[in-house]
Amino acid sequence: MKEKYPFSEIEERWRAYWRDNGLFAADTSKVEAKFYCLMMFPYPSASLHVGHGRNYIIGDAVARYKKMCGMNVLAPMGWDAFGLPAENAAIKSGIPPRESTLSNIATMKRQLDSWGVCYDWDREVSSCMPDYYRWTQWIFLKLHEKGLAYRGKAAVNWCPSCATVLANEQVVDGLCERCESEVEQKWMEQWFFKITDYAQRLLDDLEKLEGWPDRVKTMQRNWIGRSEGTRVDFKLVPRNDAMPEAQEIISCFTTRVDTIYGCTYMVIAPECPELKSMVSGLSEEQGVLDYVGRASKISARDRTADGLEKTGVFTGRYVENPYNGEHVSVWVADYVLMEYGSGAVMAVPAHDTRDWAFAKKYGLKIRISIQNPEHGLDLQHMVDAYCEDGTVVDSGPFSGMANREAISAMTKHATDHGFGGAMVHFRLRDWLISRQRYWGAPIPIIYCDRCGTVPVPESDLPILLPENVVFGASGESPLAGSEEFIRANCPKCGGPGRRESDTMDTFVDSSWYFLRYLSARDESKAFDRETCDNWLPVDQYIGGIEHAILHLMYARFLTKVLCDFGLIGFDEPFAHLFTQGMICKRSENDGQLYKMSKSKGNVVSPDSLIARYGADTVRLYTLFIGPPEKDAEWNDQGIEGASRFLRRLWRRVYEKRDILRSASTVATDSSGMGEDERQLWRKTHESIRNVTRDIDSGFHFNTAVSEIMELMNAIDHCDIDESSDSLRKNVYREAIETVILLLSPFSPHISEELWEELGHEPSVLKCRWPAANDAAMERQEAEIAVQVNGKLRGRLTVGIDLDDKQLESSVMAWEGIQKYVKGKQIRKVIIIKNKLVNVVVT
RNA sequence: GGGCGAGUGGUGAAAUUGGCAGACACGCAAGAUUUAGGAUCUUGUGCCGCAAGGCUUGUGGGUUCAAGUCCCGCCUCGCCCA
Repeated sequence: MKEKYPFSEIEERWRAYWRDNGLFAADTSKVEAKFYCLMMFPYPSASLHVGHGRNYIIGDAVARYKKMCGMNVLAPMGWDAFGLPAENAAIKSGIPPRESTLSNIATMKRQLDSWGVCYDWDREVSSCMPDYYRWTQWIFLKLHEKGLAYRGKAAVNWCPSCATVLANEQVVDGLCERCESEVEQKWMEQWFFKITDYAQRLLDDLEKLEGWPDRVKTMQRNWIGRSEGTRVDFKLVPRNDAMPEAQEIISCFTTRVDTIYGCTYMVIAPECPELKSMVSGLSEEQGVLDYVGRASKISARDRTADGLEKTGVFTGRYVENPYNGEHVSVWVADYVLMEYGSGAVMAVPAHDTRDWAFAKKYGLKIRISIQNPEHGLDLQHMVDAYCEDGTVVDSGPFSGMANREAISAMTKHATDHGFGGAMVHFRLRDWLISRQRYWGAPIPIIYCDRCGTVPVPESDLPILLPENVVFGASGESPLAGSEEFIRANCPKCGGPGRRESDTMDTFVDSSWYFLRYLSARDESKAFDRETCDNWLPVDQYIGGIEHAILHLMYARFLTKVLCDFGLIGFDEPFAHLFTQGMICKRSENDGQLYKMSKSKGNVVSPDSLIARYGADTVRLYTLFIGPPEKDAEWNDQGIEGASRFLRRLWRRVYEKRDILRSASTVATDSSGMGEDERQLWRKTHESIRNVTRDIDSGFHFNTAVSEIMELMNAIDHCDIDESSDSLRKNVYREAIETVILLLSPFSPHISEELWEELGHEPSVLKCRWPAANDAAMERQEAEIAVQVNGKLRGRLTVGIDLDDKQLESSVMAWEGIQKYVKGKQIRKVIIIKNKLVNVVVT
């Protein structure tokens, strides 16, 4: 054994040992005590930083802990390997995405290995490999077959810089999630998955997910955005020129139908497809078209921003309010978005803030239809819309009702008269999966002039990405420009056809990878139903909070779809979810705290830290840095503490190796122990209890690590040498071994090494997680806090479990309290057994 | 604007959920040892005060024998939704 902690030597050795002995190979044919421990698979960007590491280190600690608890653990890893950055790099540098991706994967795999993070690599999957995306395409075909994949025209988010369409989820504050360019609105034909069919179930089943953080469930609930309201059909008043037209009705969704008698105009979104025909030939036509052109250039963010002044123009058309027969003007305005509802809203300026602002600006009529029951509203004195509850007024037969009652009465009225009715509206839109990009799974569709849109037969999968393509800066997808790829025969008629050149959103790839791990090498099917049914849902899913909505909702959706198809027997993929916080670091430039990212230039690479301190130290510090669900600030100095701790542990074992080896392991009872030994023995078992509780009750690794440090401090307070009696040596040895075992999920290499040094067979992974001994934790005494009027006035050591009377008399007899109670009247004595006595005096 | 979460020493943070605030670390200071220290060990370290003592969990109220923890108001930050 070396005197100085030779971390790089031992770390290499134990990594080889785990690999060679297949300690992380899972046997999925056995179901008993199964534990599927899944970490979100990463996008293979150039290299990992310590922020990424947190995810894998937490997952690895969980996997190792569960193994020691006797579970049959499956911990696989793979690569979310399709995506824009690789393609952007290809445009810049000419390196094909496949090449750069594979080389990045090799780098990251080496980094994971150097962290000592272990996976069952025989199950590795890469979403960019044909043996994987073949099945992504197969899943597309399944959805297509059942009508859940469809092609439709839609106002879409277009990122001019990425030259592609984005899903709503990829637009953050009106900016492209990836490149932060302003997103424009465009009208295009795209492929969609019909996730809206599952909106209600995605919402309802959140209830089932007891192992998920409430925060994430709330976010999903908001995103799905269910609201109950009323559909009202407004008849379009026929135009004066009596031109025939297709459009006769404009439907609105409203949650406040009770205000409809206050409706003084209607607003439709600039993207509304019927708008053009509605205004054609009218004197207002040019003005409307000009306005639409201008509005489309304003980003969605600005259009919905609170501060920005709303604009709009009159269309020249009117609709009839079916409740009172009134004709109100139709406006087109930018504050209504096509994506929300039907793209048309009834405007009630008196009772809606945005309508109020718009009506004030354009001098439109405002009419009160809900009265504030406390102090009457009148238009002269109103400074803003009144959005609260109240009494319905000036509303025909509904006048006088409480507005909440009026909602149901008025909705019933619409149903009875056939111009609307109760309606549930979801904010969630269908999932736009088309990407005009090369580096993704090609959508397996062929367009034939004769047969139309024809799915590629399953037997023709995979549709391979061509390798000899040109990556230009033009923005056009290399696939669209590849004759070799585009040209295809129609699978139905054999005639000439064109392949779909769009690829799928990478969120499709990541929506089912957890199924593939169970049979990663199976060439005959996407996944094996029986194994999946046995092993899923995932027992513990670990990943970043940034995926709270997108990835997790898509994966839930696809799981439900596959379940409905009868392909799997469960409809939620992840039983327990843990979302760890991000690692941040202060920027050198402005001193602000940012999430670690290359673009902010504040990344810390694990490589140099591991070279300098060893992986065990980096792991220990990463876990110690703070509560894992919270964001944490990386501090290069902080790692010293972890480093010192491991060196100290090493040194203790080194110094005492001969004594330790000759000691026997377990102390069984406290008879014959001196005070020092008794305390260390107790601390040993309290540490076992506390560390176990910390891990089980929500992965509190930070406090688990500090508990182990406390145990180490206690060990140093009960030092031994050759002359110590054997009981003391035994207690000491048990304490040291406990440190090693408790530490092993966190800092596994040093634990393995020291465990072996103490004469045990490797590996610690095969040891049972230690159990706390109640006898060791028994106490004979309790230290009581003594308070007078709630102020701490001293501490008193008394026998354990004294009853209230005994405790009170011990405290009152204690001289330390005399000066506070002398001459005062004792009103009350509060006694908390074994903890505290509070004497209340006046 | 609405919803959720957070705010504790110079720093990262603990606090068995109403019962001794600041565990465990970092940093700093003094000392020991060393040719040397980015090694190791010891001691100290919330603030004010020479001291006795007093004060202290963003802020102001409240409930309670007792509040970081519960209730009400305000300020700041983060996330989600408008």
